[in-house]
Amino acid sequence: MVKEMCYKLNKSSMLYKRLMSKHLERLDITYSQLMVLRVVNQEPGITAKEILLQMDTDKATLSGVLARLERNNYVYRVQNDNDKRVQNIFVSDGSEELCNEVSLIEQACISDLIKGISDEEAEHFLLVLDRFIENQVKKIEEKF
Amino acid sequence: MVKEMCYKLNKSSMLYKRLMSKHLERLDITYSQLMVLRVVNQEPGITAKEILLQMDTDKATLSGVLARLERNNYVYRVQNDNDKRVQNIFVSDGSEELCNEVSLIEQACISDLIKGISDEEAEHFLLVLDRFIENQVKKIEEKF
DNA sequence: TATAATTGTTTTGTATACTAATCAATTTGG
DNA sequence: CCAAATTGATTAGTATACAAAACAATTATA
Repeated sequence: MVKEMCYKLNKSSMLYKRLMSKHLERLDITYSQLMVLRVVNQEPGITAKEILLQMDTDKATLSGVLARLERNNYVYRVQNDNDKRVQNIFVSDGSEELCNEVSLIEQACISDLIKGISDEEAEHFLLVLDRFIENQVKKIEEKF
Repeated sequence: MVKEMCYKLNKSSMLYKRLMSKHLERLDITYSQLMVLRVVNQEPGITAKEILLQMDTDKATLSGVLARLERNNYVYRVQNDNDKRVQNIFVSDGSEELCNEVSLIEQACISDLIKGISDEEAEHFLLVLDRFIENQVKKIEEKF
Protein backbone atom coordinates (compact mmCIF):
# COMPACT_ATOMS: atom_id res chain seq x y z
CA MET A 1 0.00 0.00 0.00
CA VAL A 2 2.71 2.50 0.97
CA LYS A 3 4.69 1.45 -2.07
CA GLU A 4 1.70 2.14 -4.24
CA MET A 5 1.31 5.54 -2.65
CA CYS A 6 4.94 6.39 -3.35
CA TYR A 7 4.74 5.31 -6.97
CA LYS A 8 1.58 7.25 -7.59
CA LEU A 9 2.89 10.34 -5.85
CA ASN A 10 5.90 10.19 -8.15
CA LYS A 11 3.72 9.74 -11.17
CA SER A 12 1.49 12.65 -10.28
CA SER A 13 4.48 14.87 -9.66
CA MET A 14 5.93 13.96 -13.02
CA LEU A 15 2.62 14.66 -14.73
CA TYR A 16 2.36 18.06 -13.10
CA LYS A 17 5.80 19.09 -14.25
CA ARG A 18 5.00 17.87 -17.75
CA LEU A 19 1.77 19.80 -17.79
CA MET A 20 3.31 23.03 -16.55
CA SER A 21 6.25 22.69 -18.92
CA LYS A 22 3.95 22.35 -21.88
CA HIS A 23 2.08 25.49 -20.94
CA LEU A 24 5.19 27.45 -20.08
CA GLU A 25 6.99 26.60 -23.29
CA ARG A 26 5.73 29.63 -25.16
CA LEU A 27 6.85 31.95 -22.33
CA ASP A 28 10.44 30.82 -22.72
CA ILE A 29 10.92 30.00 -19.07
CA THR A 30 11.03 26.71 -17.21
CA TYR A 31 9.03 25.57 -14.23
CA SER A 32 11.99 25.65 -11.85
CA GLN A 33 13.08 29.05 -13.03
CA LEU A 34 9.59 30.35 -12.54
CA MET A 35 9.36 29.09 -8.98
CA VAL A 36 12.57 30.95 -8.17
CA LEU A 37 11.51 34.07 -10.06
CA ARG A 38 8.36 34.21 -8.01
CA VAL A 39 10.22 34.10 -4.75
CA VAL A 40 12.51 36.88 -5.93
CA ASN A 41 9.50 38.88 -7.07
CA GLN A 42 7.93 38.59 -3.65
CA GLU A 43 11.10 39.48 -1.80
CA PRO A 44 13.26 41.87 -3.81
CA GLY A 45 16.90 41.79 -2.81
CA ILE A 46 16.68 38.26 -1.46
CA THR A 47 19.90 36.24 -1.38
CA ALA A 48 20.51 32.76 -2.74
CA LYS A 49 20.79 31.36 0.75
CA GLU A 50 17.42 32.80 1.71
CA ILE A 51 15.84 31.32 -1.39
CA LEU A 52 17.24 27.95 -0.41
CA LEU A 53 15.58 28.17 2.98
CA GLN A 54 12.22 28.77 1.37
CA MET A 55 12.45 26.29 -1.46
CA ASP A 56 14.01 23.10 -0.18
CA THR A 57 16.23 22.63 -3.17
CA ASP A 58 19.94 22.19 -3.70
CA LYS A 59 22.35 25.10 -3.67
CA ALA A 60 24.21 23.90 -6.74
CA THR A 61 20.94 23.51 -8.59
CA LEU A 62 19.77 26.93 -7.51
CA SER A 63 23.04 28.46 -8.60
CA GLY A 64 22.42 27.14 -12.10
CA VAL A 65 18.80 28.27 -12.17
CA LEU A 66 19.80 31.77 -11.07
CA ALA A 67 22.54 31.89 -13.68
CA ARG A 68 20.04 31.06 -16.41
CA LEU A 69 17.48 33.51 -15.06
CA GLU A 70 20.15 36.18 -15.15
CA ARG A 71 21.36 35.15 -18.60
CA ASN A 72 17.82 35.53 -19.91
CA ASN A 73 17.43 38.90 -18.18
CA TYR A 74 14.69 37.80 -15.83
CA VAL A 75 16.71 38.81 -12.76
CA TYR A 76 19.86 40.76 -11.98
CA ARG A 77 22.23 40.53 -9.05
CA VAL A 78 23.99 43.20 -7.04
CA GLN A 79 26.95 42.50 -4.82
CA ASN A 80 26.16 43.23 -1.19
CA ASP A 81 28.32 45.93 0.35
CA ASN A 82 28.29 44.56 3.88
CA ASP A 83 29.29 41.06 2.84
CA LYS A 84 30.96 40.74 -0.51
CA ARG A 85 30.25 37.02 -0.70
CA VAL A 86 26.55 37.77 -0.91
CA GLN A 87 24.57 38.94 -3.91
CA ASN A 88 21.16 40.56 -3.64
CA ILE A 89 18.78 39.43 -6.34
CA PHE A 90 16.08 41.51 -8.03
CA VAL A 91 13.62 40.81 -10.83
CA SER A 92 14.28 42.78 -14.00
CA ASP A 93 11.79 45.23 -15.44
CA GLY A 94 8.94 43.36 -17.03
CA SER A 95 9.41 40.20 -15.04
CA GLU A 96 6.71 41.15 -12.57
CA GLU A 97 4.25 40.96 -15.43
CA LEU A 98 5.59 37.56 -16.30
CA CYS A 99 4.84 36.37 -12.79
CA ASN A 100 1.27 37.52 -13.10
CA GLU A 101 0.85 36.03 -16.52
CA VAL A 102 2.12 32.76 -15.21
CA SER A 103 -0.43 32.72 -12.44
CA LEU A 104 -3.06 32.64 -15.13
CA ILE A 105 -1.30 29.78 -16.85
CA GLU A 106 -1.08 27.89 -13.61
CA GLN A 107 -4.78 28.40 -13.09
CA ALA A 108 -5.39 26.97 -16.54
CA CYS A 109 -3.17 24.02 -15.73
CA ILE A 110 -4.77 23.11 -12.46
CA SER A 111 -8.36 23.83 -13.28
CA ASP A 112 -10.18 20.59 -13.98
CA LEU A 113 -7.62 18.63 -11.96
CA ILE A 114 -9.98 18.66 -9.01
CA LYS A 115 -12.89 17.32 -11.06
CA GLY A 116 -14.67 14.50 -9.31
CA ILE A 117 -13.00 15.33 -6.01
CA SER A 118 -15.09 17.09 -3.37
CA ASP A 119 -13.73 19.88 -1.21
CA GLU A 120 -13.98 17.64 1.77
CA GLU A 121 -12.05 14.90 0.06
CA ALA A 122 -9.40 17.34 -1.06
CA GLU A 123 -9.04 18.67 2.43
CA HIS A 124 -8.66 15.25 3.92
CA PHE A 125 -6.26 14.31 1.17
CA LEU A 126 -4.07 17.24 2.12
CA LEU A 127 -4.14 16.29 5.78
CA VAL A 128 -2.96 12.78 5.01
CA LEU A 129 -0.36 14.08 2.56
CA ASP A 130 0.98 16.43 5.22
CA ARG A 131 1.40 13.56 7.64
CA PHE A 132 3.06 11.49 4.96
CA ILE A 133 5.51 14.26 4.14
CA GLU A 134 6.24 14.77 7.80
CA ASN A 135 7.10 11.08 8.10
CA GLN A 136 9.32 11.31 5.05
CA VAL A 137 11.22 14.24 6.47
CA LYS A 138 11.76 12.37 9.72
CA LYS A 139 12.91 9.30 7.87
CA ILE A 140 15.42 11.25 5.82
CA GLU A 141 16.85 12.86 8.91
CA GLU A 142 17.43 9.44 10.48
CA LYS A 143 20.90 7.94 10.40
CA PHE A 144 21.52 4.98 8.14
CA MET B 1 -6.29 24.21 -2.80
CA VAL B 2 -5.35 22.38 -6.03
CA LYS B 3 -2.17 24.40 -6.17
CA GLU B 4 -1.31 23.32 -2.68
CA MET B 5 -1.95 19.72 -3.63
CA CYS B 6 0.36 19.99 -6.60
CA TYR B 7 3.17 21.55 -4.61
CA LYS B 8 2.94 18.98 -1.89
CA LEU B 9 2.77 16.11 -4.33
CA ASN B 10 5.96 17.42 -5.88
CA LYS B 11 7.58 17.77 -2.51
CA SER B 12 6.65 14.27 -1.46
CA SER B 13 7.93 12.85 -4.72
CA MET B 14 11.22 14.65 -4.28
CA LEU B 15 11.55 13.39 -0.72
CA TYR B 16 10.91 9.83 -1.81
CA LYS B 17 13.61 9.95 -4.45
CA ARG B 18 16.01 11.48 -1.96
CA LEU B 19 15.24 8.79 0.57
CA MET B 20 15.64 5.93 -1.87
CA SER B 21 18.82 7.40 -3.30
CA LYS B 22 20.40 7.61 0.10
CA HIS B 23 19.61 3.98 0.79
CA LEU B 24 20.65 2.80 -2.65
CA GLU B 25 23.97 4.60 -2.60
CA ARG B 26 25.89 1.67 -1.16
CA LEU B 27 24.48 -0.67 -3.81
CA ASP B 28 25.99 1.42 -6.58
CA ILE B 29 22.78 1.74 -8.54
CA THR B 30 20.34 4.60 -8.95
CA TYR B 31 16.61 4.66 -8.37
CA SER B 32 15.75 4.98 -12.05
CA GLN B 33 18.14 2.24 -13.03
CA LEU B 34 16.62 0.01 -10.43
CA MET B 35 13.07 0.55 -11.65
CA VAL B 36 14.17 -0.49 -15.12
CA LEU B 37 16.22 -3.42 -13.88
CA ARG B 38 13.17 -4.74 -12.07
CA VAL B 39 11.06 -4.68 -15.18
CA VAL B 40 13.76 -6.51 -17.11
CA ASN B 41 14.08 -9.02 -14.30
CA GLN B 42 10.37 -9.74 -14.45
CA GLU B 43 10.29 -10.04 -18.20
CA PRO B 44 13.58 -11.38 -19.57
CA GLY B 45 14.15 -10.49 -23.19
CA ILE B 46 11.93 -7.44 -23.04
CA THR B 47 12.61 -4.65 -25.52
CA ALA B 48 13.11 -0.96 -24.85
CA LYS B 49 9.80 -0.14 -26.44
CA GLU B 50 7.99 -2.57 -24.20
CA ILE B 51 9.66 -1.08 -21.14
CA LEU B 52 8.46 2.34 -22.25
CA LEU B 53 4.88 1.13 -22.39
CA GLN B 54 5.11 -0.09 -18.83
CA MET B 55 7.01 2.79 -17.31
CA ASP B 56 5.68 6.02 -18.73
CA THR B 57 9.08 7.56 -19.19
CA ASP B 58 10.93 9.09 -22.11
CA LYS B 59 12.63 6.98 -24.74
CA ALA B 60 15.77 9.10 -24.75
CA THR B 61 15.97 8.88 -20.97
CA LEU B 62 15.45 5.14 -21.04
CA SER B 63 18.13 4.77 -23.66
CA GLY B 64 20.60 6.40 -21.30
CA VAL B 65 19.50 4.39 -18.30
CA LEU B 66 19.87 1.15 -20.26
CA ALA B 67 23.29 2.20 -21.47
CA ARG B 68 24.45 2.77 -17.91
CA LEU B 69 22.86 -0.47 -16.70
CA GLU B 70 24.75 -2.28 -19.44
CA ARG B 71 27.99 -0.43 -18.76
CA ASN B 72 27.78 -1.51 -15.12
CA ASN B 73 26.99 -5.09 -16.13
CA TYR B 74 23.52 -5.17 -14.65
CA VAL B 75 21.95 -6.08 -17.99
CA TYR B 76 23.07 -7.23 -21.42
CA ARG B 77 21.41 -6.83 -24.78
CA VAL B 78 21.08 -9.21 -27.70
CA GLN B 79 20.14 -8.09 -31.16
CA ASN B 80 16.84 -9.59 -32.28
CA ASP B 81 17.12 -11.80 -35.37
CA ASN B 82 13.66 -11.08 -36.73
CA ASP B 83 14.03 -7.32 -36.48
CA LYS B 84 17.55 -6.02 -36.35
CA ARG B 85 16.44 -2.65 -34.97
CA VAL B 86 15.33 -4.35 -31.78
CA GLN B 87 17.45 -5.51 -28.89
CA ASN B 88 16.27 -8.04 -26.33
CA ILE B 89 17.36 -7.16 -22.82
CA PHE B 90 18.29 -9.58 -20.04
CA VAL B 91 19.53 -9.12 -16.50
CA SER B 92 23.10 -10.30 -15.96
CA ASP B 93 24.02 -13.05 -13.53
CA GLY B 94 23.75 -11.76 -10.01
CA SER B 95 21.34 -8.99 -10.78
CA GLU B 96 18.33 -11.02 -9.72
CA GLU B 97 19.79 -11.04 -6.23
CA LEU B 98 20.19 -7.30 -6.43
CA CYS B 99 16.49 -6.95 -7.18
CA ASN B 100 15.63 -8.96 -4.10
CA GLU B 101 18.05 -7.08 -1.92
CA VAL B 102 16.54 -3.85 -3.10
CA SER B 103 13.07 -4.94 -2.11
CA LEU B 104 14.33 -5.14 1.43
CA ILE B 105 15.79 -1.67 1.18
CA GLU B 106 12.56 -0.34 -0.20
CA GLN B 107 10.72 -1.90 2.71
CA ALA B 108 13.09 -0.15 5.07
CA CYS B 109 12.52 3.12 3.26
CA ILE B 110 8.78 3.04 3.25
CA SER B 111 8.17 1.53 6.66
CA ASP B 112 7.21 4.24 9.10
CA LEU B 113 5.98 6.45 6.28
CA ILE B 114 2.45 5.30 7.00
CA LYS B 115 2.70 6.15 10.69
CA GLY B 116 -0.29 8.09 11.90
CA ILE B 117 -2.28 7.19 8.80
CA SER B 118 -4.97 4.53 9.15
CA ASP B 119 -5.59 1.86 6.53
CA GLU B 120 -8.88 3.46 5.74
CA GLU B 121 -7.31 6.85 5.27
CA ALA B 122 -4.60 5.43 3.07
CA GLU B 123 -7.17 3.67 0.95
CA HIS B 124 -9.22 6.79 0.50
CA PHE B 125 -6.08 8.78 -0.19
CA LEU B 126 -5.24 6.40 -3.01
CA LEU B 127 -8.70 6.68 -4.47
CA VAL B 128 -8.47 10.46 -4.59
CA LEU B 129 -4.94 10.31 -5.95
CA ASP B 130 -6.09 7.99 -8.71
CA ARG B 131 -8.80 10.42 -9.71
CA PHE B 132 -6.34 13.27 -9.61
CA ILE B 133 -3.87 11.42 -11.83
CA GLU B 134 -6.65 10.53 -14.22
CA ASN B 135 -7.53 14.21 -14.50
CA GLN B 136 -3.89 15.09 -15.08
CA VAL B 137 -3.58 12.58 -17.87
CA LYS B 138 -6.69 13.93 -19.53
CA LYS B 139 -5.43 17.49 -19.18
CA ILE B 140 -2.10 16.64 -20.75
CA GLU B 141 -3.78 14.98 -23.68
CA GLU B 142 -5.81 18.12 -24.35
CA LYS B 143 -4.71 20.48 -27.09
CA PHE B 144 -3.30 23.83 -26.11
C1' DT C 1 10.75 -2.74 -57.05
C1' DA C 2 12.27 1.77 -56.02
C1' DT C 3 10.81 5.28 -53.09
C1' DA C 4 8.38 6.96 -49.25
C1' DA C 5 6.74 6.46 -44.75
C1' DT C 6 7.26 4.25 -40.41
C1' DT C 7 9.54 2.24 -36.52
C1' DG C 8 12.97 1.11 -32.73
C1' DT C 9 16.71 3.22 -30.91
C1' DT C 10 20.52 6.41 -30.11
C1' DT C 11 22.46 11.04 -30.23
C1' DT C 12 22.45 15.99 -29.37
C1' DG C 13 21.41 19.79 -26.69
C1' DT C 14 19.42 22.06 -22.64
C1' DA C 15 17.74 22.04 -17.89
C1' DT C 16 17.34 20.12 -13.51
C1' DA C 17 19.09 17.38 -9.05
C1' DC C 18 22.67 16.37 -6.16
C1' DT C 19 27.58 15.35 -4.23
C1' DA C 20 32.07 16.93 -3.73
C1' DA C 21 35.49 20.13 -4.49
C1' DT C 22 36.83 24.84 -4.87
C1' DC C 23 37.09 29.72 -3.83
C1' DA C 24 36.86 34.10 -1.92
C1' DA C 25 35.17 36.74 1.95
C1' DT C 26 34.34 36.77 6.75
C1' DT C 27 34.67 35.20 11.55
C1' DT C 28 36.95 33.04 15.31
C1' DG C 29 40.38 31.64 18.45
C1' DG C 30 44.68 31.91 20.30
C1' DC D 1 46.61 40.40 14.68
C1' DC D 2 47.05 36.24 12.12
C1' DA D 3 46.16 31.44 11.06
C1' DA D 4 42.13 28.36 11.13
C1' DA D 5 37.44 27.50 10.70
C1' DT D 6 33.19 28.97 8.65
C1' DT D 7 30.20 30.75 5.19
C1' DG D 8 27.94 32.13 0.65
C1' DA D 9 28.34 30.82 -3.69
C1' DT D 10 30.21 28.63 -8.08
C1' DT D 11 32.29 24.70 -10.55
C1' DA D 12 33.00 19.84 -11.89
C1' DG D 13 31.08 15.52 -12.55
C1' DT D 14 27.30 12.12 -12.99
C1' DA D 15 22.47 10.95 -13.70
C1' DT D 16 17.94 11.93 -15.01
C1' DA D 17 14.04 14.31 -18.08
C1' DC D 18 12.68 15.62 -22.39
C1' DA D 19 12.43 17.65 -27.25
C1' DA D 20 14.32 17.22 -31.69
C1' DA D 21 17.28 15.28 -34.94
C1' DA D 22 19.59 11.40 -36.72
C1' DC D 23 19.92 6.63 -38.18
C1' DA D 24 19.35 2.12 -39.63
C1' DA D 25 16.03 -1.44 -40.47
C1' DT D 26 11.44 -2.48 -41.91
C1' DT D 27 7.04 -1.86 -44.13
C1' DA D 28 3.89 0.37 -47.26
C1' DT D 29 2.88 2.36 -51.56
C1' DA D 30 2.98 3.92 -56.18
